[in-house]
Amino acid sequence: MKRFPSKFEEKVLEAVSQISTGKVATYKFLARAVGRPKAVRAVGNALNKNPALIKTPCHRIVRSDGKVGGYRRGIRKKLLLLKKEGIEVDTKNKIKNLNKIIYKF
DNA sequence: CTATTGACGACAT
DNA sequence: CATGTCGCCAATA
Repeated sequence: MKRFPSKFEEKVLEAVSQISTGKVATYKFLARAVGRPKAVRAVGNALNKNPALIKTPCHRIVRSDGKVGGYRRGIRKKLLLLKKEGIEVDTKNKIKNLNKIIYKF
């Protein structure tokens, strides 16, 4: 049976759903957006659970250092989705022009 | 209640 | 740039 999302998870997913196409957000920003600035790892866990892929653009969440980060369905898939949205990534999985496409909550 | 687990971050080497 | 360490946190076992 499906587990009911915790309050924390809901907030995270809710915030993620706000990110517009072509933009990205960092785990850190996200954590701050939900009022738990230091719960960056917990945020990652929340996304890892089982976010509705379509409903929640969790592939738009990247690391603060610019690296793409992880993805439940495989980093490859994440890169593909980002590419589809016109987000460029270099050979070291670094987001190009991160500061320009970063989504501010 | 305690221990473990990570889609992380900052900093050091 | 690549690795490793330590800190932080919510969910789980």
